[in-house]
Amino acid sequence: MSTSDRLIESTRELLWERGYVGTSPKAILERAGAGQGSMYHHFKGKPELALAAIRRTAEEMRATAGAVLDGPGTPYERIRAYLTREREVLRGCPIGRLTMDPEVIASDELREPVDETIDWIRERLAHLVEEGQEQGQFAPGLDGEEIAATVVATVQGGYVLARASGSPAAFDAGVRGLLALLSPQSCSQS
Amino acid sequence: MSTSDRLIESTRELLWERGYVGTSPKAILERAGAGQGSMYHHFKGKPELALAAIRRTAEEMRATAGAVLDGPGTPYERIRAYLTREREVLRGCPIGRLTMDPEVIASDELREPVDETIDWIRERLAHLVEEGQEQGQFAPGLDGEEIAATVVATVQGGYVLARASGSPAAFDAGVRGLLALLSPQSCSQS
DNA sequence: GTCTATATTGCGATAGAC
DNA sequence: GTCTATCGCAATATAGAC
Repeated sequence: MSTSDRLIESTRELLWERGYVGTSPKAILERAGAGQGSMYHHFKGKPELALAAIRRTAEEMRATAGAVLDGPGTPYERIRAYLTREREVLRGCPIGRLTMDPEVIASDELREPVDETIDWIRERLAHLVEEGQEQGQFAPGLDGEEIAATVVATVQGGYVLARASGSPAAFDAGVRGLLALLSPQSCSQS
Repeated sequence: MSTSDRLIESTRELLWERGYVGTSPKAILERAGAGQGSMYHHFKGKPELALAAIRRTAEEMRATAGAVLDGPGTPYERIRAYLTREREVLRGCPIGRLTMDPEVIASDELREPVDETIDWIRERLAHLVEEGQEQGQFAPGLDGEEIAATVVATVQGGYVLARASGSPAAFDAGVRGLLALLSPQSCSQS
């Protein structure tokens, strides 16, 4: 792995653990085993390095989520697969947590990959809900975009509950509650 | 307002805007219009001041949420009132955002009021769901604790969606989706 | 109680040697 | 390309005058 790659990987880890304001160049360099000069040779500074790191994480997340959303099964099953896929719940969402960072939100450039990723997943889910409606799996009165927002929000909020309580249990409870509400068996189809 | 109060209020604002790692004593002092000496006279340091600020915010949030949850209406209406109460969505949740702060999560003392507050609201909601079930308003197969976790998670995640997109619309969409799924009219009661 | 002065450490970046 | 040295400034805290 090149020095540039090691810098990006270290930054990704630290952004996940500590966010943008909580991550210092020094910490990045120590973790990457590089000196100051390396970093400022490859990147103009902390914002540019963070942007590269965020973009890579966003790409990876799209691939991970996409694999489940495009996987086998009915629309409901694929939404369930998205909700229940393995996660390191107590570490939080490496993309979603960035929305709580004031400097990420203040920078359109840093916020963009975050927004794009979440929006991309939401659109996929909305499409799945509409597909499910065509198959009579979900109530026809539901709004696909709204249900998709609910699904993504439950995941993102699940991280909050889990980290508040120090246990992944609350995340799982929220997901089970949502799946119960979404369950094709629970509603009369008209 | 006393100097000590002004320090706490300034800290509350900054914790909301920037989180714990993003908030410096200097910024607090400037906002409070006080000098270093004042702060270190009233508090041992940043952690103790932050604890006082978080506790006050937690108390306020319990009062705000409690007023809606104990308000008038059926269980469904009160849950809807909680979900749709006025919020400064783009500012995020002053309590929930602290769960993304590494130093808050690392400190049991700082995390405690956060955990307590979220848990308190969740318990209230769970109770409301069970009440609604007794009245035949919600399907009897649902788990009150799980639905309550879903409700709180949707709110917390709604903030994430809104801040990612830079607009409160996504928060509202997620809430509307959840309300549609919860709606007594949408499900057959057995 | 509140102030200013000061100390120490780390942040974020630049310079220039190798 | 990578290193160390250095810079100017902010973070967090202490000391001691008033």
